[in-house]
Amino acid sequence: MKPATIRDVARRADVSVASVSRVLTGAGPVTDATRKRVMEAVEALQYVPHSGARSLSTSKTSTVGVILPDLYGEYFSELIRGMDLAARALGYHLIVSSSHDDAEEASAAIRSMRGRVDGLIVLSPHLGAANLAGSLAGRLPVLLMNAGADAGRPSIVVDNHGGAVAAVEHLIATGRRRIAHIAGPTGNLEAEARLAGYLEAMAAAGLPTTVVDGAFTKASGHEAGVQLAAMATRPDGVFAANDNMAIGAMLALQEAGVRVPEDLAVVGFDDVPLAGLVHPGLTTLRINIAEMGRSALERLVKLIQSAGAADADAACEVVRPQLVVRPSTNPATQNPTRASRASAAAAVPLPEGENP
Amino acid sequence: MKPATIRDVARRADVSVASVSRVLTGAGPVTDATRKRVMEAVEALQYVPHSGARSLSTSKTSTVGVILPDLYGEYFSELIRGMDLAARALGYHLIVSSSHDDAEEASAAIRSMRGRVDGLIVLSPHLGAANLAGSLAGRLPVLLMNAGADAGRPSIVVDNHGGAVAAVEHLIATGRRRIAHIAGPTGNLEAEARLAGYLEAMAAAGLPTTVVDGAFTKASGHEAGVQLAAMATRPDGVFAANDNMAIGAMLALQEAGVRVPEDLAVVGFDDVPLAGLVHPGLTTLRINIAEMGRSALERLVKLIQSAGAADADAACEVVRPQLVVRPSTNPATQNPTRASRASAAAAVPLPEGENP
DNA sequence: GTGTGTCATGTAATCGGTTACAAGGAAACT
DNA sequence: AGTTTCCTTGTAACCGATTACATGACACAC
Repeated sequence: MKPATIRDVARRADVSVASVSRVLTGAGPVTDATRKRVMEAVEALQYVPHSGARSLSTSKTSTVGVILPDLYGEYFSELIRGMDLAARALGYHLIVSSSHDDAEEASAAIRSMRGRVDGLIVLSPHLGAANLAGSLAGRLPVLLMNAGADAGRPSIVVDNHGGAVAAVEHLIATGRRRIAHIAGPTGNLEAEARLAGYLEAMAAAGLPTTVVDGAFTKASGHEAGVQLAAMATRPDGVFAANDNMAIGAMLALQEAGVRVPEDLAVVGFDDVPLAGLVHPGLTTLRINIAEMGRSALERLVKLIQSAGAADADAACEVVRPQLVVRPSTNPATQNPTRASRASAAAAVPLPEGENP
Repeated sequence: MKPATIRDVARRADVSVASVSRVLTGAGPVTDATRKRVMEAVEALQYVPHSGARSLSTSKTSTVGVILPDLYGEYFSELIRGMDLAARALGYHLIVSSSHDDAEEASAAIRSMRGRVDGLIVLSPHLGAANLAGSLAGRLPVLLMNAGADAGRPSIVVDNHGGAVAAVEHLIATGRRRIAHIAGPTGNLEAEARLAGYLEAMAAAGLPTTVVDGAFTKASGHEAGVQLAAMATRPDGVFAANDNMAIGAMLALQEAGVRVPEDLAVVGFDDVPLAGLVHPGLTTLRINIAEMGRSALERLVKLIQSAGAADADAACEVVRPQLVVRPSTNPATQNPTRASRASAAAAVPLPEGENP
């Protein structure tokens, strides 16, 4: 028993398919009598329009694709959440496709989106992917995220450089001088911008630099923390290129008997929900991730709706991270009392739902 | 400049559309000469097949829809990750649609999937949604998750009852007697099953019960923790209906000066990544969430591919959670040394990617 | 030379909608 | 009554692919 088509409905209501379509889409004039007959037939046959077919004739899918390198962790889950929220509100659907680390795979994924989506959001933290998106998507509107300052294409990027400078300046302001950096993976544009910001800010302050390699994972942060703890002249401040590594490093340091923040202050980047919950709470540069996702989707939809109109919204929106100070750098709250801890929690409300 | 269609390619290669289709799909016989000509035309025109059109004629979309109540937090993000992984491997795409708390909205979401997907995975923690899925999806294969033991439909459910019993028995085994329960939201089938398991296990042991209300959020757990700490005869053990609440409660208890696990042991449910990182590490019932997502998707695809064939895989697969003991209930590791904390971390490897 | 089998190719129907255009009917006007 | 106008409805083309079936060419056997 196959699902009913618009022709079945037309036959049953004894009208033409055009009339059924008009009733269902709300476009075009119909008398109340026919409308009623059509609705009854729809009801009786449990008819639901076939969106695939509709897409084909209107060349609109009301769907956007999201191409991600990966889907692990809170960063991307928050991002998707924000996008999904905006998508619902605008009547769009979301196709997610992740785990595209290498360019070849990402290219295939983009290609397979043709005819399935009206536009794409591409997160490409690696070099070259930006070009990819442009060349492969045909005439699909594409919004780039985290792709470095790729001029000439609509994009949203985080001010990684500025954030890193702010992190270092904060550490200096709290009296730290021997400040190390735990870097992200090479080739990742965001990691490189954060490193550059660190180097620049240190140079500006006339301080010597120390860089330890990392890979954006908690494990790599832990490893870096072990190295830092074992150094002859141990740093008294660390700026990690993301929260995950900062948290990993903090654990390693504490295991080695180094007190945070008394002996060594730690700053992360991103403000993932976890950052406010670890002990001590992590000072970090907050990006409102969900909000960024929402904004990205809304912008893409705007691009889609104004497609063709070359009023060229090729702007590169810059999101400026905001410094959130928590006990990991603030000796004033080094032994968090009940009050201070509670207030820290209150200051950083976590998005939460009724998950089991 | 519109993207090229199969007819453009055919014209340019001076063959029929049928031949182009045969070359591109790999089906049907073609000489090397025509294949070459077609490929050249494809290359020259940058042709990419329109998957929407292809779907219409083959009535296959290679896409599955996932209907979620919400997208917050690690539980669902892990679930989606598992599904996405499996989907890629099987050549499927994933449409996610979340935030459907009320039945009406969920029903609309399911309806809008017609013609867009080949099958659906529906997570319906609330009563009635199960029926919904059945009645609304037309003849789409549907896989239910967490919908209670809804016989007669393919589904995957967690053995919440059994897990709850295990949690209580573990607390009893470690010498606790005054064991309270922080319940999940009423109406949520999973929460109710966990509550029932708690009540039953306590009754079996001849112990009195205490139930505090919660809502599966960290905040509600915190509130419950405050209540517990203030009780005249304070419990010496707590089983929370999920990790989020357990963590919230643990924070509240510590703020009130109650030592965990010495004064009071805490057990959660789910084993979200965070559970192994809080202090003290949280004993919990582990569900391999990503794995469950993967398995769900694979099963749905199997359903799709064998559609029609009424060999009726209407089985209800049961996932049994596994007790993971961490310091929150184990006084032996109450002051975690470096070694013990490191081993705890090692025992619970976290999935991690290169997120910024 | 004719018959037959094989195999590559082309033609046209089809999937399930939307919509331009034509046509029909009733109301309103002269 | 005849004509104009407006409004509803129907017919059929179209979106971009797949594919059943028909066709034509060629080789081989008789």
